[in-house]
Amino acid sequence: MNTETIYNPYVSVDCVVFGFDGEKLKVLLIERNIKESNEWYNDKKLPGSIILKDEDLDDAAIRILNELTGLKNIYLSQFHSFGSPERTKNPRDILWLENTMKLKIERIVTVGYVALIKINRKIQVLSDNTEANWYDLKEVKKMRLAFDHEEIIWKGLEHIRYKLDREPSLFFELLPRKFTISQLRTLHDTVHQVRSDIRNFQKKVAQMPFVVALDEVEKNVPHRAARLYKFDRKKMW
Amino acid sequence: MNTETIYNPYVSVDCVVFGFDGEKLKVLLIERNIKESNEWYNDKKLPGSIILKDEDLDDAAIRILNELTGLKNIYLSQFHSFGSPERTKNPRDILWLENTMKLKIERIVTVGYVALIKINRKIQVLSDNTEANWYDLKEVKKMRLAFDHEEIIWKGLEHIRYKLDREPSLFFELLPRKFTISQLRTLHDTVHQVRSDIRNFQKKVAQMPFVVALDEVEKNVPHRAARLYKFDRKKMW
DNA sequence: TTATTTATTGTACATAATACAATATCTAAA
DNA sequence: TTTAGATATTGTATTATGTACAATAAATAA
Repeated sequence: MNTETIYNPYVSVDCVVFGFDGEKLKVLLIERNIKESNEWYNDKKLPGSIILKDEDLDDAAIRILNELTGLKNIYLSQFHSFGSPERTKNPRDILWLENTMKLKIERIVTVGYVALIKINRKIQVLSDNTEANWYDLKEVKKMRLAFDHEEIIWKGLEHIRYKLDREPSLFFELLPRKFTISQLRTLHDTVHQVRSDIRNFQKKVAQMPFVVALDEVEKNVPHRAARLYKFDRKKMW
Repeated sequence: MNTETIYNPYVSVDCVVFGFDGEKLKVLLIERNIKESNEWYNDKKLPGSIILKDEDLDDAAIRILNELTGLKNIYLSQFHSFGSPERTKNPRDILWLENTMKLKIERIVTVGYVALIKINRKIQVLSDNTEANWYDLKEVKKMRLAFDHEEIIWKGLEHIRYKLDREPSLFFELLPRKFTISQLRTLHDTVHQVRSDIRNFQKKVAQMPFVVALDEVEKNVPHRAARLYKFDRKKMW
């Protein structure tokens, strides 16, 4: 089947996948290799691609993220669309698109999605021979990403700040299954760009019935071990 | 110039324009007349259209809203994109699109925008011989709108609730230039679906330096006239 | 044994949110 | 002119929430 008959090359989705390594927020980027006048050039891009001719946006985001990372069953939500006529005008990006898609490309409007996942989830490329890696948001600032993907990341970050503000239970998507209150606090403070008071934070957590203490503590720490907690969705407000 | 060379028929914008009549929130809809097997059929749609080949999304929303309503300089913000393959499959909608646009139409992904305006602003159609009118949100529930425009309206409503929650100064986009505290309270209560206490509400407003009392009261009311206020953007927090 | 590191916990104070009703001012009708 | 009806205007007491602040406990490493 010809690619032109199944793809809609005017619309794409891009997924901003956030993870938390215990200290910082990270974003999942796909390595991109381009041969430019006989030199190999490496840069990074968001997991994303053009949609199929008869595919809903949400479905496309789920499918494409799965194809590029192997990830399944994750919290994905649309946050903004990007359609600047300039966004698909960089010659390097056009070259890469036409080589990869085997399609003539004009301006592409892309729909941005965010995902929050546990950073230790296994990432495996399925449909492509590319590679995905986690990058600090600080590193991202210094990179030159494909298309307008840097802008998309900042807008996605703004969106998860809003979502995590309204639905604090989403924090647990980013934490390991068993976590300490310190980890939760570091994550909270990172996301909201504050330095909260330890005692007041503990007090607040104590009021959340869905954060339940386990009969277990951290291991292999060179100091007093902290108690571990889990998130119990059934005890949500 | 052929329409195919200037339009991008795969992407559109739709504007959900809200107004407040003193009692209820209203939405601005365009009258649509379709001739179907020799019978004229009338229904309503959102102000919106396909974008130009080389036009940014925000620019398209501003241009199209202006063309269809004459409105200029209004607060417009993107809230969600809609791309269900079913959304452009109703034969009546396809007929109308192809007659209006003189283009073959496949699935269109539309980007939703919201606007908040003073309901007494003059609406005048520029590029088209259609008509725009205000409708109660309750009426909308009973109508059969074009495409998925009803879904877009509800999602837009959800979005302005969020925006008005975070940026209360946006309330003044919906109120007349001179307003009473009662009007502000009715609007607030309508948007947030609550019944606030009059005294506590007055107290809150009194703490807002940008709501300034005028030396003037309502006229032609069959009871004690309320003081008028204005919004002073320079005194914003 | 001591130094070091992080965990854990409570109280006092300030601020914000809420509950609640009597009086004032205007119009319209008697 | 009086009265009824309608909406406007205003304050206080109580409760809930947020904030500031430091001493002790438990573990490891030297």
